[in-house]
Amino acid sequence: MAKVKISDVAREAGVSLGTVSNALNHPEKLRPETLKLINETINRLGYLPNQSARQLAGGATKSFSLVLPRLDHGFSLQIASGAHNEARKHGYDLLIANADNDDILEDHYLRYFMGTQMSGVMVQPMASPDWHPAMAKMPVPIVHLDIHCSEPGYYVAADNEAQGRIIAELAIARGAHHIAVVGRAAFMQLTLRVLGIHKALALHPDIKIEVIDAGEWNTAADGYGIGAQIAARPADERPDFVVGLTDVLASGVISALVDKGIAVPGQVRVAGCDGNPLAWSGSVPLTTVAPPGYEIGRKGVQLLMEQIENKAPAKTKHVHIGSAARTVTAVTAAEDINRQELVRPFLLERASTQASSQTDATAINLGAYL
Amino acid sequence: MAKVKISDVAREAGVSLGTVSNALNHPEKLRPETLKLINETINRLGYLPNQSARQLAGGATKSFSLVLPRLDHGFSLQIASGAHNEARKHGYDLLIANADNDDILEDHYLRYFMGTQMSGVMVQPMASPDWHPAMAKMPVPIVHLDIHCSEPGYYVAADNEAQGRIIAELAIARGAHHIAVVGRAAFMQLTLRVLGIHKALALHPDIKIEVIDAGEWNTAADGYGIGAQIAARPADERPDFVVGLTDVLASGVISALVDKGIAVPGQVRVAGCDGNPLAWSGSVPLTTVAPPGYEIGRKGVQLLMEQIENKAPAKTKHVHIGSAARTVTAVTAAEDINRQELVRPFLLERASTQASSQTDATAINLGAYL
DNA sequence: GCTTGTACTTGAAACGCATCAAAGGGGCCG
DNA sequence: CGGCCCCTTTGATGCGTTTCAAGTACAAGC
Repeated sequence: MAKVKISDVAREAGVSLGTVSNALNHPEKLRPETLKLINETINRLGYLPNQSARQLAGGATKSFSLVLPRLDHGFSLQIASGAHNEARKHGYDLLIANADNDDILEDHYLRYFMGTQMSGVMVQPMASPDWHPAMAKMPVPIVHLDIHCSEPGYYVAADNEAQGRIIAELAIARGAHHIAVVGRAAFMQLTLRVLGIHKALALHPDIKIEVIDAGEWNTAADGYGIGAQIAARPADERPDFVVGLTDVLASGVISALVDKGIAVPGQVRVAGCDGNPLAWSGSVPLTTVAPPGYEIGRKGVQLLMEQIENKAPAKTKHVHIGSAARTVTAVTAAEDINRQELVRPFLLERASTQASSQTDATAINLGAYL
Repeated sequence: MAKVKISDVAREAGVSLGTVSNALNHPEKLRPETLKLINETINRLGYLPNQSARQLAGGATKSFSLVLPRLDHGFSLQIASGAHNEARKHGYDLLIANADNDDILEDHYLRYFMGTQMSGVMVQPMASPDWHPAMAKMPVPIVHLDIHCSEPGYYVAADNEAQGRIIAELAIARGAHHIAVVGRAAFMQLTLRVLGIHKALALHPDIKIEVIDAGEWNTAADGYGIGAQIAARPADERPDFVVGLTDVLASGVISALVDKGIAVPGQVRVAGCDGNPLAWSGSVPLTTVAPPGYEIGRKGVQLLMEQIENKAPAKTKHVHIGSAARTVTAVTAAEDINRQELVRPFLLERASTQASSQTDATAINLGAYL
C-alpha cells in the first residue's frame, strides 16, 4: 500500500532516477535492454507515476477539460462527444465536470481546471460569461462553447437565433397563432432562441409568444407539469404550438397533453430541441431542432489547439456554426406520416440515451410495443 | 500571462508565503485584517493556486473520478448523476472520463486518475476486471460499478441477472417463442443479462434465444440495421420478442420494423433497457427495464467514503442492488394502453436526453406531433 | 519590570518528478 | 596506444505548494 515512487523503481532496477524518468517520457533515448528492464521493474512494483509531480516538474500535460452545465442534456453530450474525439485525435485526454446547473459550481470547476495546468479548458457557460474578463488573463487557453462572447477571447457560437428562426418558420407554416416556449429561462441560449423567434415573427404581429419557465431541471417531469398546466387552460388561452427547449421536455409535454385528452398534433403541436436519437428513432418521431453539438465540441478543441500552437494567439477568435439551416419537407400530422419521407438521420449520429429512477429496485416501465 | 504564484501574492501583500497558504487552507488561523488583505491581493493579481503543487505537497485533494464506457449510454449517465450528487454532498469534486468503449483508453484513464492523487476512483468496467488484482494494491480507493467482482475489492453490483429474468418473465407472459437480445455482446453486463434470461427460461425449453451483436456503438443506427435485418427474415425465423440493450437500440429496431411494414407489437414485440425518460415520456412509451443507475453511482461514492474513513478497510466490500424487481401490470398492446395504468415514473427521475448529427448545419428532424 | 501565555506569522523542509548539463563508456581512426 | 566522437546514463536542481517547528508581538498576571 505504500506508494511506489520513481526512486524505488530506480533502486530496484539498479539504474538512476533520471533513467527511469526517461523510460517514461523519452523511451527512444534508452538502450532497448535498459528500457525493458525498467519496464519490467515498473510492472513488478506496480509503479504509477504521480501526475501531480509530473505536471509540477514538467509543465502542462496533454489534457483538456470540459465543464458542462448538465450531463443529461443531450446537446451537452454531443459537445462532449465531439470534443472527446477531436482531443483524442491530437493525443489529448479529456476530463469532464458537471456543473449541475449551478453557476457557483461552474466557477469552481473552472478555477480548479485552470489551476491544474491543463493544456486547455472549455466551458458551455450557463449564463453570459461575465467573469470572462478576469479569466481571459489566465495563462491557460480557454474556449467558450455554444455562446457568443462580446469580451475578447475564443468561443464557438452556435447560431441559437437561427434555431429560433427555424422554429418560428415551422410554426408559421403550420398556421400557429400562439407559441409557447418551454424551458429554463435562465439559460442564455434559450434567450437567444426566443430572440430568434421574435425576429422571425416580426412580420407576423398576430402570432402570440409566451415563455414558460420549466424550473431548474428541464426534465420530462417538468415538461409533464407544464403540459398539464397547458391542458388545464381554457381552449382559447391554450397555445397551439409548444416548443420544448429539450426533447425530454417536449416529450413530457406531449405525454401530459395526451394524458389529459388533448390531441397532439390535432389541437396542440409540439416540437423539441436537441436532436436526441430517441426522440426520432421511435415509431412516432418527435419534431426536433438539432443544433450541431458534435461540431461545436470539435471546433472547440480545434480552437484550443490553435492557441497552444501559436504561442502568441490573436486576442479574439471565434467560429460561428449552424447558421445554415437544413430544413426538410414538413409532415402535416402524425397520421399523415409517409415513412419514406421521414428524415431519420441515423447516418449522422453518434448514439445516445439517458435514464431515471432513483429506487433500489430494478424497475420495469411498461408501455407500448409490448 | 505570466503565471502568478503564491510568492507573488505574499510579496505583494507584504506577508510571508506560509501566511498566504494559510489564508487558502486554514483561514481561521489568520487575523481578519490579514485575511482580508491577502484575499484582496489574490483577486487583484488573479492568483489561481496550482493544483498540482497543492496535491504534491498536501496529499490527496477532495475529488473523485469516474471512468465510464460511454457518455451517451443513459445508464452510465444515471450513474454519473448519482455519483455526482453524493460526492458533492460530502464536499468532493467529481471528474468524469469517457473511455469510449475502448479498454485501452479505460485503462489509460484509470492509471491517470490513480496517479493524480485522487481521493478515490470509480469505474464502470467494460469487461471483467482482469487487471483488478494489480489495481487492488494501488494506494487509492477504488470501486467497481455495475459489476460483480470475484477478486477482492470494492464493488457495487447491479443485479444484471435480475434484469434478464424480468425480461424473460415478460416474454413468457407475452407468449414469446423466439427472443432476440440486441446489443454489444462484449459487454460483461449483457452477458449476465442473457444468463438471467436463460435461467428464467430453464423451464421453457421451447423458447428460443438469440443474441444479435449490435456492433461497437449501440446506436439507434445499429438498432435500425438490426431491425431491418430481422424484418428481412422469413417470418418463421423472425424473433417475436426483441430486447434492446439500450433504449436507443430498441427504438432503432422499432423504427426499422415499422418502416419495413412489420407490426409492432403486432408481429414483433420490442422492449429496451435503460429507463431513458424519452423512451417512456412520449405518447407511445417504450417498454424498458431500468436498472437503478442513480443508486449505483450513489452507493459507489459511499463505498469510496468508507474506504477513506476507515483507513484500514476490509479486504472486500460490496453492495448488491436491484435484485428486488418492481414489476407492474403488463399492457397487452399499444392499442390497449389504458393511460391511467401506465407507469410514468416522472417523480423518480432526474432528466435526460442526447443527440446526434455531425454536420455544420442546424438541422431540423421532422416527424410526428407537428 | 519580568514571566507566562496567547495569537499570529514565518521560512525552511519536503512532496515526486522532468530536465539538462555533465560524466561515463565504448568504438573507431590514426 | 592515444585521441575523438557518439551513445547512454547520471544526479543535482527547481517546479509551487503545504506543513510545522520555531519565532515574534503583545497582553495579562505577578
